[in-house]
Amino acid sequence: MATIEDVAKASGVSKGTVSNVFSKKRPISREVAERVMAAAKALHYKPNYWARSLANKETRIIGISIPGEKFKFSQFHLSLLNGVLGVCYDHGYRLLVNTLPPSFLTRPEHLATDPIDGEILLDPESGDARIAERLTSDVPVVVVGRPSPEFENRVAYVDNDNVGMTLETTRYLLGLGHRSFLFLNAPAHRTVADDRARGFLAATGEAGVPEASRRIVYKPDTDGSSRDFGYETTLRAIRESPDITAVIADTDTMALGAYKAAETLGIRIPDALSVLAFSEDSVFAPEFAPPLTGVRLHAERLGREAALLLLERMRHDDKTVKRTLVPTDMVIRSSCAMPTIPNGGNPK
Amino acid sequence: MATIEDVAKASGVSKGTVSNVFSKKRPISREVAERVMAAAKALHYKPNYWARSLANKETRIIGISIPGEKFKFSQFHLSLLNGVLGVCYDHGYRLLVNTLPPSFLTRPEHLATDPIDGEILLDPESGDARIAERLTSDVPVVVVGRPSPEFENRVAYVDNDNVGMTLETTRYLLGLGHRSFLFLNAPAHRTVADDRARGFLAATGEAGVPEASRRIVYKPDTDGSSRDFGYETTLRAIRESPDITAVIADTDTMALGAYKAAETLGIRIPDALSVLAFSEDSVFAPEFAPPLTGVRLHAERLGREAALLLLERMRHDDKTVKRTLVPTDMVIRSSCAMPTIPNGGNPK
DNA sequence: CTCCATCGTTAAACCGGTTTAACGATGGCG
DNA sequence: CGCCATCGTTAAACCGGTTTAACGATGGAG
Repeated sequence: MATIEDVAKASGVSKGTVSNVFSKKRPISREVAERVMAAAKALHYKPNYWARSLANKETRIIGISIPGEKFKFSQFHLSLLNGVLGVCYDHGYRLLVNTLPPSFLTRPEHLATDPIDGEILLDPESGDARIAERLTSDVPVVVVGRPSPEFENRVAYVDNDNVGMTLETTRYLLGLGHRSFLFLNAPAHRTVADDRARGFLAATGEAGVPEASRRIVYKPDTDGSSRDFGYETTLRAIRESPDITAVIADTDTMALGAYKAAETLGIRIPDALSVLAFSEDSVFAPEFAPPLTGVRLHAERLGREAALLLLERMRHDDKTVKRTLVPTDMVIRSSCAMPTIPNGGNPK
Repeated sequence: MATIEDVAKASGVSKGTVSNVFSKKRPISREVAERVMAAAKALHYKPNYWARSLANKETRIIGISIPGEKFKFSQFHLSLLNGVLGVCYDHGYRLLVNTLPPSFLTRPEHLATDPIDGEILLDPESGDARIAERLTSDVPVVVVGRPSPEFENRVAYVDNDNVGMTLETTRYLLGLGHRSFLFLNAPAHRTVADDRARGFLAATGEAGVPEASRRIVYKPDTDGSSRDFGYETTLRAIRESPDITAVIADTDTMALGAYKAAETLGIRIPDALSVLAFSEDSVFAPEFAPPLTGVRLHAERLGREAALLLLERMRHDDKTVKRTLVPTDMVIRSSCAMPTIPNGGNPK
């Protein structure tokens, strides 16, 4: 590949002049500019991205990071990614998906600064090492989801109001008369699981639901499918505690598992069991039989807001700690109804 | 951020020595190495990615490109991406999602080489400008999907056997007795749409299906949802030609639209209308009512194979033009049956 | 006619690493 | 004891751009 030096020689000017023809940072006479452009075209010259980044101390790349080894993107991440990509597109940034094992990155021969101008961190966990590490470097960062308390006031983030959302949906189920719940939650160490558990416990607590009827099961980390987790957990729980009348699931895929479990057990939804899911952004939730009641989290908008917030921080080198809350929408379809035993918890 | 120079001074050695301590490319005495590492730790030193890339002429980043403006990832792309990411993870590469408007990239001040060691090109179109451009540069490239004829023997690619797959599925429908079809195909300029049309036309042709009963509608580029396209096209087509007994859809989402159209029209599936879909990788196809018959394309494996092929080319700077075909699996559920009018085409 | 400001251009320094060529010290061998 | 190979280390060149400071040419003002 031709270098700037080649172009300079070919057009009889200095490197600096060629550089300015391309960057347009200082005026160059029309005549010279045309000569340089012609030479560049003839040599198939393109400025070298890394040389430019090195000199400019800017890469025009933003990173996105997901915790865990061998992580796979879910439907939720997909929508989020689309939101981020839209903003990248509009502002001329590229997106670097950063999923390398820490074991790789900390080996001396691979240790390096990240080749990015800013970074979006997904799915924060309690005491998330990534956040701690980013705080010591000076790469602007935005987290999607609530960082754990030690970081919450030190890093910008975008989130849903998970506590409020869970309060609302649980109250809805309580209002229908449910008193015995199974909550299929996200993995335990994720802060979002905390928030939702808190909302759930607050709502059931204020309604006087006994401890034993507020069952929370956290999805294990092992990357088994959400569907299977939903199926097996629901099956086991209802066999153990037939008084359960409502299942709250983290995602629609998990809810699908609950549906299947109900089918296996010969329990009808919503007559004998109500099911409700968060994170229903797919086109399929309305197609469940019966159509699934759930909450729209607006993943794409979360992604968009996160990207915009990040760009803002990158531009102004703004140390203000900002937070954006994206509203959620409950969508009532037909998977929840009054339980057949209104004061469940005392079957028979 | 501390530089290599700072570390060199702090530990009383030269830059070159520090470099070698980190890269391990030449031996350094244990004693010196430890002194350097200690100084590096104290200064929070990390090698600068851009500077290293510039000197090494290697970035350890691979790119992935999708054509079109403001493109959004589909479920299929998600699985594919997961396949690519898995390989990246194993081999220590990062993934750069490269979706910038050509209008942006060709402006002189943004013109630059891509910051990548190799690239995966998705969804090739006929006469795809991206491929033409990559062939003149020397970045190794692998295409996912068949490149159009002028490039087919000049660039490596990974694909399903779309012609064969469509032949097989169409013959299956013909075997059930269908003689009047609606094929909801991918957008017209994509080569995959070509291949599938070819398979469909070959199968229906050899069965003597008349021209008028081999309807192919291509999804428009405008990013309307697949579901809506499936719904509206099926509705319109069946109203115009009530003799249609089978709908072949490009994706399960499109098939869902066809289901909805059937519902609107009061037509039962599969009794009066058979529906079949390619690209069913979601967990939802089995949940359709009735469960959807379709073809598994193994998007994740396509991604994995593409990434592996790319890495191989990058390593050996191999100019051999290789091709990998990933087999497809037809999954028969219950959305296809013998048509009620076995010799459709002459209703009434 | 001289002086000074402005404009376009250039040579050289710089960004932060890697690599090459040379060099001094060490040790084995004849 | 002298010779040579080996090893660890260094100074300097290099990767390919951008930026700074200086400089010559031009033109308008005094």
